[in-house]
Amino acid sequence: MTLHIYNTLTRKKEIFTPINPDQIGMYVCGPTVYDFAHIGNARPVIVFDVLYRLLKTLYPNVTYVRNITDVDDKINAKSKETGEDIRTITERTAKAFHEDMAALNAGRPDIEPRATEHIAEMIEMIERLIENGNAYAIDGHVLFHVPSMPEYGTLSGRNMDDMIAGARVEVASYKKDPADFVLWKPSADDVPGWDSPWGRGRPGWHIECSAMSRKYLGDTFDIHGGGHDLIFPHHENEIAQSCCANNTEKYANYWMHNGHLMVEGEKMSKSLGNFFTVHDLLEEVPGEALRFYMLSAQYRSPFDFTKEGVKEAKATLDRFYSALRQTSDLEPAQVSAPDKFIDALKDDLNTPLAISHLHESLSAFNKTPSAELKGQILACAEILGILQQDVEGWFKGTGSSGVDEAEIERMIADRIAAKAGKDFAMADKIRDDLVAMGVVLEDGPTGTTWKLK
RNA sequence: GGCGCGGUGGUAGAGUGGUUAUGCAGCGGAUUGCAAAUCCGUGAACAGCGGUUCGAAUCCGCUCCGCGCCUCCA
Repeated sequence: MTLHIYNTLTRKKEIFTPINPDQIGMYVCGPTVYDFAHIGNARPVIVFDVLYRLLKTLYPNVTYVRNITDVDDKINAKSKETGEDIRTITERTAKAFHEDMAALNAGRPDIEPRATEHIAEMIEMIERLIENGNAYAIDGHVLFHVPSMPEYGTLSGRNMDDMIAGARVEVASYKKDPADFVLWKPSADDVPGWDSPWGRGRPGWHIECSAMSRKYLGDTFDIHGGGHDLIFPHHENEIAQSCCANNTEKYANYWMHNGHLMVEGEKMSKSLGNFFTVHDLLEEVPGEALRFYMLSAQYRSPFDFTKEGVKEAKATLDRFYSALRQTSDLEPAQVSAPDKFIDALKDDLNTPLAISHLHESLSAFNKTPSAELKGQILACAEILGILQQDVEGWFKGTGSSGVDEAEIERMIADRIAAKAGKDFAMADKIRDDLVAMGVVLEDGPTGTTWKLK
């Protein structure tokens, strides 16, 4: 099976045909660094990390670019609110983002450009848009003139008349057309700004992705990804900017958008108190469980994030780790993932189907362990980015759990002695005491093992 | 108002025009001193109404319900 991708541009699943099979290019919209990443931010990171891993098994070179937006009015607002220096906020937040995503086993992209380091490229692109007659400067602003691009609206499937009819926004007086959007805007003295042909100012929201993707991937590249909410206006405007500035027909060939995330059936929002950051969730549950949970639904579906679901995902991973633990002496064969597992992923990243195949492999492995099967399971797990922890560490915690391992081992030894003496009341009491400490025992043919509940 | 997406068993969640998804939970059994883990067996679904078809949960239409986006941050 060849790789198929659902393309938002055509609203169809299509065969993926690279521009150049020897060099795949992929761009994903990254975080605006003003606060901790929430679980909704984590979904595209995880989804496109799996895509990246899959692409690397199919093609020799894949370049994954994900930006960091470190100039934005949300950041400015945060700085004003806390009094903290902007640079301090963005650096700290970017660092936290990296730590949190690493905990989710999401690798770093090949290139992670920052907006503030590409102002010159943005200005240059804006100048070309003016030259080409697609943009105009007025009152220190530069605006993209939407009617100058007849194809505008292709990605989001809307036409200008419909949008204007339903528009619920006030139109700024300096706009030639209500749909025109900002490429550059003036900065007051108390917000970040850069010198430009139009005075001191800062870039609009969309231009950084156009400028940075061009720099690292070229005028036209293979895949552009991001959250579903970015289709309009962000990605629509990126297309307009890039195609008009570069004089190209196509910007990205395949547009992929992950579905939205709900929390306990409701839209995630701070006012509802159901706003989870990855940082906080990692206090309660391993990042791998969050990752595996997210992959239990196909990436385009809406995802209802629940605490119960997280627990279940953790329990499922326990089952996989348990199988590895019981066969710790068995050296896995160096094999690749089975075709039907890979085929599921090649079908627009059907992770739930792929995981179901993984469950089948696990059942077979539990019945009759073999190096071959173990190797297959680990190969699949590597592509999904799971089962990457040390097995004993997974069950016993990372040392911060506050349990005394030596004490546990001593109690287990006592219980074995009690059992040998047929003192089952004592044996059960010890086991109950351990449960009270959060420790669960498993008596196996080779001895007793323990894990944290 | 415009554009778009979705409604599958107790639950999460795939898929296909006619044949077991899978996981969790449930029930029965094996194993165990009792458990845990594991294994075996098992019930259960395709929002509603029409249409196409030999046959539709799968295609088409309508209805109902839920959700997202609608421009520089509501």
